[in-house]
Amino acid sequence: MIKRAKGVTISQVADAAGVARSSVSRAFTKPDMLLPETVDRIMKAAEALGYVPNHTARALSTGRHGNVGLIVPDIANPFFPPLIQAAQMEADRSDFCIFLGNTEESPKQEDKLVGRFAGQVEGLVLASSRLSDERIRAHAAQLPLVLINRDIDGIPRVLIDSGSGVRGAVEHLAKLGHRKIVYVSGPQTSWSNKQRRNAIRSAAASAGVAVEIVAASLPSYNSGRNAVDAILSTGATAAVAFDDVTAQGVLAGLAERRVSVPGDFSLIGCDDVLGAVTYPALTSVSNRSREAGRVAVSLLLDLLQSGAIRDVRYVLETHLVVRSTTGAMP
Amino acid sequence: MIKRAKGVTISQVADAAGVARSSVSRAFTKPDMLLPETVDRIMKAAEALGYVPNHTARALSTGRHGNVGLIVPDIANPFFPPLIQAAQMEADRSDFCIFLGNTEESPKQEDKLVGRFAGQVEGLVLASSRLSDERIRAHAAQLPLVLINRDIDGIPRVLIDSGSGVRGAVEHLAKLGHRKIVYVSGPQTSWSNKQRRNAIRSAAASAGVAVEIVAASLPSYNSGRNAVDAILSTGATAAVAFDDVTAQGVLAGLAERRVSVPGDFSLIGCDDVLGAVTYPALTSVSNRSREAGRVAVSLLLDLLQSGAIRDVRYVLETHLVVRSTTGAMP
DNA sequence: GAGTTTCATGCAACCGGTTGCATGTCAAGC
DNA sequence: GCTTGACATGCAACCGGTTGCATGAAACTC
Repeated sequence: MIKRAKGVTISQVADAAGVARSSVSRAFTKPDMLLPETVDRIMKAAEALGYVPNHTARALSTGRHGNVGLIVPDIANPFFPPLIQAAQMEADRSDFCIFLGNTEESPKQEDKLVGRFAGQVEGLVLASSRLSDERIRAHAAQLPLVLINRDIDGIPRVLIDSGSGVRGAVEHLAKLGHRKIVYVSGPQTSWSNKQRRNAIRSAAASAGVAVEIVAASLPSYNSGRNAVDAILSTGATAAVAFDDVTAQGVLAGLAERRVSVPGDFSLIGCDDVLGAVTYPALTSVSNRSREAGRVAVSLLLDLLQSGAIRDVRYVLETHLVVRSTTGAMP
Repeated sequence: MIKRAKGVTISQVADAAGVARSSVSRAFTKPDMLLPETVDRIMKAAEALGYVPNHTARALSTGRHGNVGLIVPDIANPFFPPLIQAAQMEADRSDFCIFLGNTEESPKQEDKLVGRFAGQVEGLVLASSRLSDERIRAHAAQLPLVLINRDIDGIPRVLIDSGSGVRGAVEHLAKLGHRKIVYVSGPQTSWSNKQRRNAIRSAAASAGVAVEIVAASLPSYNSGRNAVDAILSTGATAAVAFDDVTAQGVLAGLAERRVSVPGDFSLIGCDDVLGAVTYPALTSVSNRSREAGRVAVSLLLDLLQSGAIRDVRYVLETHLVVRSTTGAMP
């Protein structure tokens, strides 16, 4: 059984230093209002007693608790950890703490979390929110909000434009001589999936390349692997997958069928979350989720400081990262 | 520019309902102390005004803020997201929120985070802490602490015993006829690495299998890949790697050298974080990080409720998950 | 019908800080 | 030498809840 140190309060420090409570408070928050020697005396007393300002009490009187919330649909999705990490580092720079929420892809859970967080954070970042526009607007009326990968007028947002990178991917394949490619699609309801599919179609049209869509409902290794027969039966010589995990599944499926990559077939992923850890190393579209996290938090903190809400729409372009799964048409 | 709803306070609700502030408070916290019709009237008034209890104020007077902290060394390490997710779900069940901290593997950062969190959480879970025993003990004196994968007497802890699974791995290899194996080691300072190395040595000794250690200082894809020459030069026919990521690197290195797996060489990972996404699917030792997260939080909440600190040592056994990277000795 | 119990509600202190304003001191200004 | 101003510090109200105790009315007892 370990004893717990009970809280030392500002009053005890004040008594010990022979000053008023307000002076102790000022010694910590506005030291230049006091004589240096007074500050010194207070600090010594505080040190001796092991005083630590009570965050909660401070928050109550100032209304600022130095926390921001970050809500993501699925921490286990490799897209998010870098985003979270970057958000945290950015928050840290301004001495803010991050409340993390995981919604399990459920709008209901997301709503609940927003409500729960609302009281204890100064602002919120919603990454890839699964909520309806109305719910998001409603929440935005309650507290400062910044969105990632969600495009709602009037609410500050950071968007990762995978379109630019996907266009690069198509052009890259066209240059290598491919005349027919497949897009292995992701979830029908996903904003990113729509964005990518449209970008592929338009880029392919201008490059004179034929496109066929093969659906892999869920973005997972298995659905990629299962899609391989459908992909090969189109007669295409290259594919772009909705994300890296799907691409990895396709890669495995191709290997099982002794289709050599990039010799017989070229493959490109999206999000670049696997780094170079597939074999062969996967050519992919960069995702910039790290920057999205950083920018979103920085935007939010700006917002909190200025008090005003500007209608910011911050777009992050992506590009193709060429590795070893793309080659000339066989 | 969006208008923000300014806080509705308990006093406003009290006025509206024609009762005292204390009654409003009780209507929300101890409704059976009041007449049902009074509660009703108060609730209606609260609803009409859009009153939401102020979490901070409540925390100040009760000393309970309903938050627990979780600190991990690296969110991006696939070992942790499931742990975090499970911790969050468990906290959620008791209406607690999780503060997430990421230390970037730095003890200094970890110390800082603990300090920052201390004021706003009721307790803390430290997963794979990089702090010294002394620092951990010091923090434990300040607030309730539960450790994951750190074995310190007197502090409640949840340990994942990879030893059991690793022993299973060695026995599996022995049964397949392998007479000499390699352990591709992880960070020298890691508790898990020590545990795994020792388990391999003792299991190999009892199975009559020779072991050689090849160091891969960092647990990463690249260090695994770079270790392949050293592994092959030992003449061993199988290897166990410190973790799955390292194993994945080894797998890639073997593929580059045209060593067929499992035909010519057998490989086993640890932590089972890659699921079956390598090709061939990786045989690995289960990790149970999800359970560790759940149990740690549940332990912490128990602790908070009971007030007493028991010296709990919760050990999670692991086992071998056989997939396709292990086969009979060539 | 007076005395006692029960119980819903109100009063006021408290949690631990912050902050506008008042006060007191001391030095500069005339 | 008295006024004025600058400035360090104290006083007390406030942030928005919670809670022990007091109060008073209704219900029950004899």
